[in-house]
Amino acid sequence: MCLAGYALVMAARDLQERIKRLIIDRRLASGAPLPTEPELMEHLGASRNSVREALKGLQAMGIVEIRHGFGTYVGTMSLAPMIEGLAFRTVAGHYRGEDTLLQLVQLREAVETGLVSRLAGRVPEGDLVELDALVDRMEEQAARGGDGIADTDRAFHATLYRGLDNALLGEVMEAFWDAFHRVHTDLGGVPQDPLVTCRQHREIVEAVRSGDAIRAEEAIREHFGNIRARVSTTGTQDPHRCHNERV
Amino acid sequence: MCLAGYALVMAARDLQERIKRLIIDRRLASGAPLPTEPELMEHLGASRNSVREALKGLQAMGIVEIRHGFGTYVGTMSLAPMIEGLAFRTVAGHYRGEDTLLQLVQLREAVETGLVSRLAGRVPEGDLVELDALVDRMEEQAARGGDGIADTDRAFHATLYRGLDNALLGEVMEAFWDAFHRVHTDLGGVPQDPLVTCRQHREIVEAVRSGDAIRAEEAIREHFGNIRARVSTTGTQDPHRCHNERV
DNA sequence: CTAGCTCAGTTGGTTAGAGCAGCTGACTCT
DNA sequence: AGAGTCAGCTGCTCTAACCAACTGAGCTAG
Repeated sequence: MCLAGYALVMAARDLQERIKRLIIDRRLASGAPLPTEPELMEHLGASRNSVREALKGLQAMGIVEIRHGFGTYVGTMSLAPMIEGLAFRTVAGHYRGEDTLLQLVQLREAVETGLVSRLAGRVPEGDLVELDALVDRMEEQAARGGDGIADTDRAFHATLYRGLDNALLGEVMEAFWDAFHRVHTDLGGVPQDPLVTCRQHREIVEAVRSGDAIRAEEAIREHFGNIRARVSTTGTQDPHRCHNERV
Repeated sequence: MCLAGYALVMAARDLQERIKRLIIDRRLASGAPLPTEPELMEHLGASRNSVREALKGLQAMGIVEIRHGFGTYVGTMSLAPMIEGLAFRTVAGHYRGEDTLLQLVQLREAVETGLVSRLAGRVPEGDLVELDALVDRMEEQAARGGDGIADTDRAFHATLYRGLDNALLGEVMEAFWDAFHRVHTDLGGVPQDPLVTCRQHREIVEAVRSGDAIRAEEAIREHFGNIRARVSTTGTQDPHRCHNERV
């Protein structure tokens, strides 16, 4: 076996590349089925094992999606793997005494302040209404017991940047939010006061609605100042306390 | 085998998590050696094959680094995998007729304009001198034949944002640059006029040096306007032309 | 004595074949 | 006609063997 003529040496590293090329060349869109493992074995001239290892790598990058007993498909290519990597990197660094969580917040702050100033006065009315509704909902959730606050928070930031009409940008924003949220909860961080968050979200909406770029930027900055303060009070805790879910 | 007591069912998905936890719990820093494959087999109660597939996934996320005949080590956790994923996603989308490359440029533009305004007047003199030198070097390279221009360009953007003293932020900036550059060259994009780039880089340095945030933002925007124009003229070419390197 | 080589032992890379597990669809029995 | 069953895909896991890259101890030649 493995007599593909030119690939007698080196295999795994290139297998991934060849599978990627296969996707490109065949113009396969997300969700399209990939050849089965036996087919890939023959097509690539490699053993089952090598093919599977290559697929595992591609799966980790979100390029491929594997469903047991069903088949292998072109992945959604979402930024989920990036979130995973970013979150792990942050957690690992945190336990080694680095201020990685703060850096992550600063990253979000830098990007969002940069975007919101361009957004001021250019958010469609529909989105503004939706943002209002999201703040309302968070106030309700705060009054009840706090369930679902995180989702509402996430939705707020996602909706805010929808007007940029750049899918990639929106996804990157969401990815950063997800990474931060996962790390913050895994590390048992101090939850924020929902009412403060609501007030700051409200101010962001008003600032954007008014079209005042400076005010909008200031609103975002204050919001993140609040988040930053919480992060700074998060001490290094014992890693075994973070067993709530994954790393 | 596989009689770890509780893990008779389900294996692979958790193997990665367990290896990650091992890194966290042992406070392993980048470059620290991981247990060898046989050791991991015993520790995790899984076969060599499963262990290797898990490691392949972690390697794809940059969490682990595997060196043939040497050992397995904690990875640098750089954003290289993100670049990989982003680049592939952009290329794949491009060939399916989507404007993914333009989106990528817009992403860079949005982030950099947001950052540069905060940077104005706060870049250390040493960095400014270095930036001047980088523009000088690019002018030389342009006069000679163009070799190494891309590296100088990359170094310019990297140096510019070094003053933010946030390693993560710098890496994200570089990652976006890398992804764009790889896609642009793979797609056989129109190379920019180096002299225009030099002039625009010069203007960015001067704007930042003067401390004028508005001017700095304008300079960045003009620079990216130039890049955007080039990208828009990049037609969809045949995928077989992009064999210069990887996908 | 040192420079260089060789060789055994380590580590990861690859292959092979067998059996397990999840899903689908057609076939059969009621 | 409907529900259960079974054969057939699919990917998942294990075992066992051998290949390839690297290290370091020991030997040999200069």
